[in-house]
Amino acid sequence: MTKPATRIQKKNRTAILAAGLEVFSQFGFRGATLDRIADAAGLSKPNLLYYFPSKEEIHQQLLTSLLSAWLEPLRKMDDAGDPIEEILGYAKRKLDLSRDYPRESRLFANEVLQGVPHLGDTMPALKTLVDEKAKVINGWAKAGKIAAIDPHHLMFLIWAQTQHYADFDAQVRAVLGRDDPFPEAFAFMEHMLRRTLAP
Amino acid sequence: MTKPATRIQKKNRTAILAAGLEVFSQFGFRGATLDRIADAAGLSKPNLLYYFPSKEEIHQQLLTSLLSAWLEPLRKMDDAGDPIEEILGYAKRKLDLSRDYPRESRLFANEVLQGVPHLGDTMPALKTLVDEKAKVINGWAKAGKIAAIDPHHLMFLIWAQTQHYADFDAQVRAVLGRDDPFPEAFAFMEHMLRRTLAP
DNA sequence: TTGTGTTTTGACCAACTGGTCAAAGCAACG
DNA sequence: CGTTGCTTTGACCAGTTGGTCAAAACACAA
Repeated sequence: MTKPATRIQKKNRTAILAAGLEVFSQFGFRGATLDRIADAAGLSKPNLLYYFPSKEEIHQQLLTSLLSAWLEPLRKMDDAGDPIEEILGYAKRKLDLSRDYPRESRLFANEVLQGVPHLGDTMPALKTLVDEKAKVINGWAKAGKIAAIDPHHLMFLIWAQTQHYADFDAQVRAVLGRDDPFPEAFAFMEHMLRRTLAP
Repeated sequence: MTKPATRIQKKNRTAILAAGLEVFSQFGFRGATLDRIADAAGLSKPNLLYYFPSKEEIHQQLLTSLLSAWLEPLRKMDDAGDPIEEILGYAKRKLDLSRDYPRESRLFANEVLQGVPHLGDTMPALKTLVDEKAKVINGWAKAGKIAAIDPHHLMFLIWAQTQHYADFDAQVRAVLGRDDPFPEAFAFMEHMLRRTLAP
């Protein structure tokens, strides 16, 4: 009833979202222009606005579809598994995301940097999930399976370190030369987390 | 000869820089407008342009004066001191900066997120300093005073974790509730670093 | 071929952008 | 008082912005 969705519609919608991701992640919401997005999508501006009613709508759709993918690795953390391996697995999956979807990471970083103006209402859901997982980690700590650490700050540590490689890519590359930093990043993160978490 | 610098000039210049810091750090370079900066500085737009020749000049001045302050803590790291305490001291000074100058941190984050378009020529100097300090850390590792770790990735870890509390402040606050995260952040970081660095 | 619904576009708009300029305001000293 | 030099501003400008609209182009089935 509300979804005919022809072949050409699908093609153009995904092209627009891809272009929007490229431009928004590089310039932020205010810095991105419809002209640039339309250009990157290979469409005229009026044609772009035929598929999406406004700039904000493109941005919003990108953010929401991002967010669920972004939280998946955390959801997958299993309270029945081995604590240290579970946390390490989560961190590795997060670093995978930074390596494979750096633009998504930067889109999110832009949004948070500017004070979450477009997904303020999604933050409570994030808090709920994080609090739930924090409880699991707290349980592991109290059972003596990992060190007694603040689970929220552990989460921040993992977020910060993994996203750094995507968000500050320009700086990382400038400091390292031309190398792909990820193989060493994985090894370093494992060393750091194993030691931090050891009971 | 080139610096009369009356009282009123100083006052207005600093007011403009303060306003620019506020606006640029929140919206990024493209997202910031002269009207908004002028408004925040309590001046008219032409008056603002009487003190600075362009938007870019304000931004550039903020960035360069930021950068030197930003690198000071790293410069202070003393290769003659106790290795673990030196690294920990550096990390703490960096976290101090995030707590006391969050807007500066976000200004820098915006710039790096967008690919360092305005301080690309400053990156080699950064690399030089970092490489020099990396050599010191490598020396400590080879002498068995700290664990054998990649010094560059250690640097990234410290940068990521400390700046996270300023740059992702909105997210941190949303997840934690209303708390000031810094006291616990210091304790957590110390735990993590001591364990990561232990020989 | 025609008819119908989808897709694309050129022309246009009001609001905003960074920036200019001449003229006015102002302080202060002689 | 008048003059000199610093400071402030209203009016203005060309280019860009997000967005509209009517008309044209197109796809495709009958």
